[in-house]
Amino acid sequence: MSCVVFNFIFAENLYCNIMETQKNEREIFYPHVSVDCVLLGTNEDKLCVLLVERQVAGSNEKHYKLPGSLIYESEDLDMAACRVLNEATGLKQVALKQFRAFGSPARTKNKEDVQWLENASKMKITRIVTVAYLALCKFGKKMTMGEMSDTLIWAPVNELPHLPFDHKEIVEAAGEEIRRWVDVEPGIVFDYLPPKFTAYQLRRIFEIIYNKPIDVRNFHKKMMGMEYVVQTDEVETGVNHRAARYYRFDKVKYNKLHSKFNKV
Amino acid sequence: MSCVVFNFIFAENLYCNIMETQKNEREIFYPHVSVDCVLLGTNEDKLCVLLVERQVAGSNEKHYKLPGSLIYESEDLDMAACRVLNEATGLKQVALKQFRAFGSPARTKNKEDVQWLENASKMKITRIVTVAYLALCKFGKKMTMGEMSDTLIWAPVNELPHLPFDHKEIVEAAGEEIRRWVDVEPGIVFDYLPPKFTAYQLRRIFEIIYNKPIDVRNFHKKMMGMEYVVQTDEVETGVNHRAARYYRFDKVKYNKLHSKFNKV
DNA sequence: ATTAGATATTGTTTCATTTACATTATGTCG
DNA sequence: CGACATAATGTAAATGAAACAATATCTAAT
Repeated sequence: MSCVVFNFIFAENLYCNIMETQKNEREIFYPHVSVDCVLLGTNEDKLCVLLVERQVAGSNEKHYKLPGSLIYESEDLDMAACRVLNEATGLKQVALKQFRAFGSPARTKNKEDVQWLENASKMKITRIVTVAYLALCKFGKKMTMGEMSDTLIWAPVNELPHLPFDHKEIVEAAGEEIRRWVDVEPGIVFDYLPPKFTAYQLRRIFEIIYNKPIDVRNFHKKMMGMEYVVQTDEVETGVNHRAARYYRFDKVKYNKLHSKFNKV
Repeated sequence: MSCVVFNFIFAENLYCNIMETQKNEREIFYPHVSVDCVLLGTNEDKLCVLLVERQVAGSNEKHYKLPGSLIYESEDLDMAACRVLNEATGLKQVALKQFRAFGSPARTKNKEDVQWLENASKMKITRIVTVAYLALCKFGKKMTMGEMSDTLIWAPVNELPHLPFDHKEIVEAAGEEIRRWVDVEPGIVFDYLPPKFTAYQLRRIFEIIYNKPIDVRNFHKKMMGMEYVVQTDEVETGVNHRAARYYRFDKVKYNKLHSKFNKV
């Protein structure tokens, strides 16, 4: 089911660059370290990412970026990512996973981006190494605006507005990462669904994440094989056709099955 | 075949800590950023990691650590990892892959470790965020000692000596990561083998990486299915039993097949 | 020359998983 | 009650994974 590409490099490719590095460039410096969160959600037919509005001096267009922040002295990377997400959205219970560090010096090559960040942070910025996190939540979940009170939008990952730094690359990497994540931890998809959901809804989530159609009957069989997806007695109401049955996610069962599976 | 656990967290678990953070601790600071390389190799029956000796003042025991370095201003993370590996071992052609950032403030909680690093780097160290890389090479490959001229040892990953910081945790994470990597990029295992190898050798590599026995006949079938593993006319010599056939890895064929596979 | 010893090589069956594919069921609405 | 909209469901074929043992080829010892 998964068909992914890992990123790897051969030292040889970079060897020339290393040799060309001047000794005097080999000085220790103090980069900033930040975390950025790619919060993914699914609307009816697209994978979307949550972006926060940023104010750009002298521009009345809207500008957006990933929620992110420099890390604080007392927090580790995971905590920083949780904080960022909480400050931006008010959300607390969000599945969150570190997936890659981005640290190219070229990240700060765009002067506008750097200027904006220096204004926002009141600091001289030369270079930032950022650790990217992937997070999932139900699309359109009511956000109780965190302390940042930024304006939020959901943007389809395939139709991103202009983003600063390498945020676009980060979102793309996240789009690949989520498939790997779902492969090993399928339970996370239920973060995208309400407590009661139909087979159709669950199938759509998989279709959107894997970006390909899934056969209805085969999917139904597979779903029936998931012991942690349990039937309820309720059905859809207010639809002008046969009502679909509601199912729910049994987290306890899932954790039992899954911890067993993982430990074998 | 793969049976792995991804690391993820729920923000809720950390929320209390966030709330307890004092405002005055929320100050920006300047952590150092380093890369550490976990270079894995296989001897006859164990997965081993390359460690470099480090001098600890006032101790005549031998101390080891992962090859690593603070990053330089002009290099990105990948380049830094290549440089570290090259300086430590002289190797150039090594498959290398970033796999996780480690950034807990607790990394520098051990005073001895910090003191050693401050002596070695001539800098005041408060906190280091490190980006860990996984690399593969043939065990015992002749290392033309890089500029560091450190003394190197191969240590079985299950029998590590004491290591500074969280290097032990990093090695353990690398041990899991390599299986994921091999799952999607099986070609990397040939970095562990000489140009001509027997079916037995190839099978042993997989057994060691996955840490479980593999059926001889099933493996042979699977190997025959790998078009990029091609028979040669040569056989083992100097053995007192039926000589095994030598095979070789056809990298060109592999790349063709694999890029096709990945793009579908 | 024959045999014992060592490891290499190879095929079949079973089982589980994946894929492809179309009809019947149940509700609303006019 | 007929049109229509979507829900629910089973079967057969193909593919992939796992279990399992006998024969082949070489060396060395007699």
